[in-house]
Amino acid sequence: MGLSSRSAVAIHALTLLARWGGKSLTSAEIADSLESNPVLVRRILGSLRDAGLVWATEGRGGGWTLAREPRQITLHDAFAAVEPGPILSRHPHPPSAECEVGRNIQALLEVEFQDAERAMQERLGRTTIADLRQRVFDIERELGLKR
Amino acid sequence: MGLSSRSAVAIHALTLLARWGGKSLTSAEIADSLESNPVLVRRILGSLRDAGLVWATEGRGGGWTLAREPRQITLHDAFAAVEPGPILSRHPHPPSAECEVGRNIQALLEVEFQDAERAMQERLGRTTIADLRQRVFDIERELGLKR
DNA sequence: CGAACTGTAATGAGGTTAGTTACAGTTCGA
DNA sequence: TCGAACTGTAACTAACCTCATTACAGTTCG
Repeated sequence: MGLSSRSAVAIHALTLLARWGGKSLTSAEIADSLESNPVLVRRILGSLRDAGLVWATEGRGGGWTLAREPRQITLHDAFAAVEPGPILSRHPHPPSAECEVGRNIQALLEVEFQDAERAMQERLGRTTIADLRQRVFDIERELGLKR
Repeated sequence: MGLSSRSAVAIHALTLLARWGGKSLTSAEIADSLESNPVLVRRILGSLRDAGLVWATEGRGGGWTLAREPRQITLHDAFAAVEPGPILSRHPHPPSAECEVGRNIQALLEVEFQDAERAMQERLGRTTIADLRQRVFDIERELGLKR
């Protein structure tokens, strides 16, 4: 089935915050764009806050803002903040040490899986929130011209 | 938490089959190496059979053998056979079309996520079952010399 | 004080995973 | 031709995760 959709939600929220510049948005406003729930948003944005990607201010008039420039936040930053642990699962329990393959395969697979995960993360690290914001701008501008 | 451990099990089983050359192994023998259950093995090897990676022969004396040369089977082949669907989950439901970001983010993310998944799959495609078998041989030989 | 926020616990429905039991179907050898 | 040794599957379980929701305590500001 794959991983959770938290990365998609996180990237969406970060792009939304970037879209509105320094303006702070409430979890309810972000939830509106996601057609989701403010509590869900606060949980995911909470992870982003713990990772140093956003700020939250409490109380009346509070909300969320980016803690860094959009071009200093990559998709991998968002991914790593909300998706803990490895992507590819290892053996559910250690294989048999009696078997030539069993006693060696875990260490060999670990290297392969880490390399594969790293390749994905590197690719995610090449796109920034500023890139996504720019593309949203471009698409919207083009639509505006056609109208 | 990540994906299922089926890829690890599948790669383990394929390496085991490669280790024993053309000899056919029963699901019980493979399960012994995995310290797991024959039914689980048959389910996962069944996917590998559907993907054309292994053969199964039924009845007494039956079992499993590789359907291709070990160097013609990559870790990605095993992965793709047992792990259906995308790795990175998309939005749980479509975002708001009222929002500039909401109505564009899905298409933008789709490209990024597909690229990222492809990067991982490409890396998995660079290692073959023959590579793993060779490394098992090498490790075992080195241990043998030290003794 | 009270409205408008964040932070977080608790809960529930639905789905997936890993594992198991059970059993039907197939093959081969004695 | 019977029975042992296999594969192929269905059905079931406990544990866990995800997404969503309700509820409420804490914070801030007018």
